[in-house]
Amino acid sequence: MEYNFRDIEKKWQQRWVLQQTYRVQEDGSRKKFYVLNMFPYPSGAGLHVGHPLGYIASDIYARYKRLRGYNVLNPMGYDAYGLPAEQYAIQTGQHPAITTEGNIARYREQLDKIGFSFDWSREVRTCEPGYYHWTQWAFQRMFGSFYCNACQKAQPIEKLIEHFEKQGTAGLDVAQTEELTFTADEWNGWDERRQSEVLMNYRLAYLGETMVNWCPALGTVLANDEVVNGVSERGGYPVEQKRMRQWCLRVSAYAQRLLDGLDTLEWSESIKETQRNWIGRSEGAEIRIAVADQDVSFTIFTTRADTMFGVTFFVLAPESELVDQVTTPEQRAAVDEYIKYVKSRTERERMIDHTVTGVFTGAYGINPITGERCPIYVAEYVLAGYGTGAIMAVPAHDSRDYAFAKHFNLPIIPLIEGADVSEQSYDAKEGKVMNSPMSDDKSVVYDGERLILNKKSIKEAIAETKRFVEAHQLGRVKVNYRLRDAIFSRQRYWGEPFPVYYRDGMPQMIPEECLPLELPEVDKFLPTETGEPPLGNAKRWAWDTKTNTVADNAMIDNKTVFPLELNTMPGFAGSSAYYLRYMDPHNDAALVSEQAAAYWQNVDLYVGGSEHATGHLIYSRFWNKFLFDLGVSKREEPFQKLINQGMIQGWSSFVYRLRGTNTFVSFDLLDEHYDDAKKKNVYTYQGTEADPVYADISMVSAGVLDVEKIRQWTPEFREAEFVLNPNGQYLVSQAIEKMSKSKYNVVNPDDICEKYGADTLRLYEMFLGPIEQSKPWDVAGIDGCFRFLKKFWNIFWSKDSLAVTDDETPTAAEMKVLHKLIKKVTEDIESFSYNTAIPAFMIATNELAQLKCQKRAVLEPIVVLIAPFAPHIAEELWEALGHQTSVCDAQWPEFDEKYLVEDTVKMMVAFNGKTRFSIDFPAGTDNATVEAAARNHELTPKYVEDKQIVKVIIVPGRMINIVVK
RNA sequence: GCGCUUGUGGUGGAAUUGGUAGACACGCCAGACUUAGGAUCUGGUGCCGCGAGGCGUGUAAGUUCGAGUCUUAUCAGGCGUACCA
Repeated sequence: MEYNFRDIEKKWQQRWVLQQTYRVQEDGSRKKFYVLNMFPYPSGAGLHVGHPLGYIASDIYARYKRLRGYNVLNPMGYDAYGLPAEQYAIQTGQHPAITTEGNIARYREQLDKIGFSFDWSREVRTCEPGYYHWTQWAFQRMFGSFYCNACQKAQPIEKLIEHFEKQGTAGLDVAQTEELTFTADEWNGWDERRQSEVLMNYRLAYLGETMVNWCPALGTVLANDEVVNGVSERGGYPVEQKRMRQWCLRVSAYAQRLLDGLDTLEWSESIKETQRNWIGRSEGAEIRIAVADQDVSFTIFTTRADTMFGVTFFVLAPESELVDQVTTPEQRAAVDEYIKYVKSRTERERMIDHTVTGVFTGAYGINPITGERCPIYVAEYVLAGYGTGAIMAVPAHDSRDYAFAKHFNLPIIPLIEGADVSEQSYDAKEGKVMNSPMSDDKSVVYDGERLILNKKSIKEAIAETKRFVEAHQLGRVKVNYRLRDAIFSRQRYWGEPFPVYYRDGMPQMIPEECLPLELPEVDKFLPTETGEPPLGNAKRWAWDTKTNTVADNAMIDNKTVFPLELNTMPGFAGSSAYYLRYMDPHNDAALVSEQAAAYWQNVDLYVGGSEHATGHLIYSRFWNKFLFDLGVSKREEPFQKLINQGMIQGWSSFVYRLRGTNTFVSFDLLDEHYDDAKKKNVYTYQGTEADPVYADISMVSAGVLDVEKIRQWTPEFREAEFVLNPNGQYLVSQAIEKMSKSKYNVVNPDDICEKYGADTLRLYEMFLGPIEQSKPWDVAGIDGCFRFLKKFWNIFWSKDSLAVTDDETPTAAEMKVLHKLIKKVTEDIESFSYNTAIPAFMIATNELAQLKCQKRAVLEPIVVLIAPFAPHIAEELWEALGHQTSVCDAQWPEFDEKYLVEDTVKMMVAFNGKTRFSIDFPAGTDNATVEAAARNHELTPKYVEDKQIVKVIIVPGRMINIVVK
């Protein structure tokens, strides 16, 4: 019988749906295993062959765990809110919900063809009210919480209010935007508005006046991880800094827990390291600096407290409020001009161009250790968002300060013995401190003590300075994190609406029982004429506090009917807790029931791209920790093990058009030279420059363009002239790039399924190489996988009937093939080395074909072994073998060592490490026997007979090394 | 700059605690069959050499009887990050 993959795959895909094969329920009698893929954003381009890579890998593991007796949760859903659908809506007027719906349908159709074991009854979509109900709910709970540093946990805001009522800010140790100080009497005297403003300083979800990444082209703000190289991640538009009132999440409160948690996770070292860098913990000191002749002081942050004696100036960030306060009248004009210049620069310009700029404020700061007056500058190299936005500059030991000092001709005082700072600064944290005066008048005495650092190592000097500073109240030891609070507002339509209305300009939460607050209809998806976000176009977007329902905007009276929030939540909101929702997706009383959460706990295996390292994977860890503090999530960390599948890249093809013409020239006829100015290769043909143009890969085969096909493709090619090479061919140039619709290098999995079947596609994607590695898609090897499946199929059949015999006892050789395979496949699945498991199947199949083995006791377990990889063919064979139930409910075969034991052991004999020949020993021969044989020259060829044997090294089953003199 | 990571045939990639480097697949070569096809099957295929043999895991050194694997230095690529004080 022939391997008819089309019929087989169709049949089983239908049957799985009909019999709900992959539906799972909590089952206390079985151990759970939770496998999760990062859910996709359903884009208009559909799936390409790169998407399923991770899905296949996790599906294999899920199926394997199921065969091992686990109750496996393997859900799938859609991250349905996002910019592309909204951009499309702006262009075409089509509602993003409709676009999204269509894209999801296409994704689903493509996914179904590949034969995944997803439990679709648990599907979630972030854009559905039943889902975002819980996104809104979590936001409200964050609004109603603050972070207690002492107990390292989120607490209800009511506790904080109670604290304020009793003792104001005394004894407070909480996460906060800025450190406020007030008494209980002051608090109790404030009106409700003032109190709620103050509480914003502490809430985990708060309205904050912050510098944001504003992207004018997209008309919205972006989070730090959504800005790449100073331009927006989506679309590549310029981004500028702007001060705006935005919803923020106090992610920074969890910085230490986010850092500590990494140590408990089975993630790749590189992702953990990326997150550690992103969190950016640094221990240092904050030191108060008084401004000379003014009643003002400011605080600087430094990790190099030991360099206090090398301070020659101070620098403030241009955005700092202090600039205005300290600037002297004489310098006012110059400072104002500088601030104006800084504001004119985009984020991108500031990142690329590191030329030294800055201006003197006219003021002087007093170094509390030396008592010296040092000038205070403003410069853009100091960032407002980190530390205190002010630094002490030590040009001798910081390269940025050094460049600044050279430019403005400021003094440079070396502090480390042997450091040469004539050409560049000495930044290393190694060496002994000098230039700290022992007793002269260059240092200030506090309570009879001077700071003395001479001869101390840098490490000791830092510790000593910290002690000194704290003991004499000049500042304090401080841990800083680079991690900033997440900006949570987006000026977009297609996102979760905030369940918030405004009374007297202060936000109020709509009652929890009224959630979800559904996204309103608008007639335009663009911002309003007054510059409000798209929700400003909604006619029915007000909150009636009497009826607790949405009301028409016309009814707003600011007494009982109030305007609702016009911003929506960012993309990461919906994806932050979706793994919890899968546990209990239809619950409308809670995000997840106590019982479901207690059973499923957290994700055991999470598979997705490493590009989410500083976005989703931080946000959802934060979100989960918050829910853990509430008791909703049962684990501190959401994703125990993480596998990052590599990207499958595409081969892009280029044809070359002579500039200003419609003539395309074969690549091999072009002259190539490197253009230093443009930093890339330039191609010319008879002196005319030729520009690369993408050509769809379907028109190219082995580097040769199908000219007739490309003429059919788009109008611009129809009339084009093609200059062919002497062989009459048009050659293209090729490059490996990320697979993308715009690069015309997308390979669609449907085409592969159509030609070879899903099982071949699954096998091939795993065979391509290690999962975590990026690699270009190349169909060249796919025939090998297809041939293998055909051979595998054929060992079960002779002519048109099943040839498997039931009663024959397998031979030792046959059992050996089987158990070798069980061992290899089991180990490889456990270690995610699928690319080496597949060759094991190929070898076993060839061996069985050679042995002409058609015995049930051998073949049946092999069907189970291959089921995770190629489920359709496994089901078909399983049924042919007479089973009524799905192969999914079979048992994973157990490996038994005894079948691998050999009668004889082949050992290599080497002299001085050089291999000479192999020799067979009876199995179980001990080392002493072998050694004795070697010493008696029983296994020694003539040419070493006269030499003295120094040593005999025996590696059982492998090697006898005879060391001779 | 810093952090992480990877270097093995024509190609993708194997190689257990250090123990016959190159499994398996693609490609290529030869052959078989053939209704001449992009089907199927068999054999060969790291490099140099007619051969015996020699050389081979980015480069250089080290440890070892023995190194792709361990140590040190160095070079090259990939990813991340970027004025974080």
